[in-house]
Amino acid sequence: MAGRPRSGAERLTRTGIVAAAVELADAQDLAALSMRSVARQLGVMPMSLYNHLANKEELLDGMVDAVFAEFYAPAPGAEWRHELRRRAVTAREALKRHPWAVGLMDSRRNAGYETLVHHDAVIGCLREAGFSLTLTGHAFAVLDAHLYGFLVQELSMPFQPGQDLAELGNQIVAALPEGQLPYFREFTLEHALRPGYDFGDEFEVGLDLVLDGLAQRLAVAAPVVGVTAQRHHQGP
Amino acid sequence: MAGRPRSGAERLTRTGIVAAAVELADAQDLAALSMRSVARQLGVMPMSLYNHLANKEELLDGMVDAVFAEFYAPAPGAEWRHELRRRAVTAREALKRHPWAVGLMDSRRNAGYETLVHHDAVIGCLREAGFSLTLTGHAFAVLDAHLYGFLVQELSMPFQPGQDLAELGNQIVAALPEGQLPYFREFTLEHALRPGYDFGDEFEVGLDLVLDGLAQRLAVAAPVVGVTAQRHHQGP
DNA sequence: ACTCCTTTATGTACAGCGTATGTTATTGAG
DNA sequence: CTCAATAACATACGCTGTACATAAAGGAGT
Repeated sequence: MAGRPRSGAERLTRTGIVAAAVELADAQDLAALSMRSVARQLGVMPMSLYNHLANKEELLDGMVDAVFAEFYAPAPGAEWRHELRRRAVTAREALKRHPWAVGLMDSRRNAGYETLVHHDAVIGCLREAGFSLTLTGHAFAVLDAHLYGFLVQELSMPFQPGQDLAELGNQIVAALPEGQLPYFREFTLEHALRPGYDFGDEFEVGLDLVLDGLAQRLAVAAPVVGVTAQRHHQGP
Repeated sequence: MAGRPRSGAERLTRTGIVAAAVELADAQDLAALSMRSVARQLGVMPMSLYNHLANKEELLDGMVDAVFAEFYAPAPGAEWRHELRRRAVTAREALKRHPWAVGLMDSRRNAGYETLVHHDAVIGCLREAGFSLTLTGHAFAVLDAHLYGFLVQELSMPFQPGQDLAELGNQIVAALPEGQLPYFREFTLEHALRPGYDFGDEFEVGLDLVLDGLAQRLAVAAPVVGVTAQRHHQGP
């Protein structure tokens, strides 16, 4: 009395399974994602998934790859700074839509195809803008570090989506040990918890700092003709 | 026939449990860390742990806090650039000793005490060096983003500890689709897989880029007396 | 149209997980 | 010396990933 391949419904596919898993992890969280819950969502018995995926790790790999596909891919040949800025901003948005993805990345050892395609576009954009291989390596590392690392911080913030900021601030400060952590206390009370402050704004500030640094190093390595040479305190 | 409190052995403590969990996660990985495996390591029944921890989440919180305690805490008042550089380098070393920690951070919503103490030291170092609250916020965000984000990249690299680099390169390139990803291919073959290249070296390159950017913004905001004012293309 | 092979979905089963709940032995304070 | 509090143990439940066996649908070749 075992199974026929999906009576009325369309057949199971690998991409369909991954999409359902992404949806499920978005709606709840990564802890709620099990082979069984994905199967339930698809109206299928758990073991049916294993016809399309070797194991759960492969499902997680596919989910990360699907997120990379949502990043804006910079166009090689276009103005590098604008392209990479837009890429970083859209990538952050995608990673906020899928908050489980960053935590998955560092445990995934095999990059998927969409991931490689995206990396190719980033590298291509840098190379066509005149970045040497060495400087491309620097840029790639520092840009992605800022992207992923900012999200690690952002996601670990103790904010619930609709929480009152002032009330949260009182809770936090009340929990601090009396008379200790003076700098942390000042920074939190006088700055971070003030109405106008939004930690998310720090992303683009830091991004511009990184882009400035790369522009400076590019200028030193490959000065544009017609622009007066600048003196800088550090070579490539 | 139920339990007496540890006949000969010393009693269970919260810090002892956390230490055992850290040891276990280091030796194997986070997937191997279960309440049962920690209890086994301590020669205790699983449920005994719950006398000292509310649940597994609290154990994970404690583990992250224990890792923060290993970072070098910068000294407020000392030369900021040196202090924060040393702090970043030691933090990276600690996070490489405990590769599971970065992946845990973004899901931990409650910072532990050691974590707050460390943040206090970082903020204090910046403030005493003349950073405004605003600039301290920028510096804090961009420095930690680089730290955590670099490790996300570093840990997701497909290297086994003692693997032959050339052989790995052949595998990787062989797996690439023919005639596609030209930029990625060139970058990998002509640069990243070359004998002299070590991705880990990119950490300090990026760190210095970030520190340069912060130094520039500090100089603009609070110029040091006796040094000729510099012209820069961006304000604070 | 009939066969036969491949593919895909199902069903059952197992060891391991986090932890609710209840019980008992030890400890420290009065 | 007593007694409440604490810490360790024991059992049990519903969940997990997935090994393994079975059955039904689809396609190819005749």
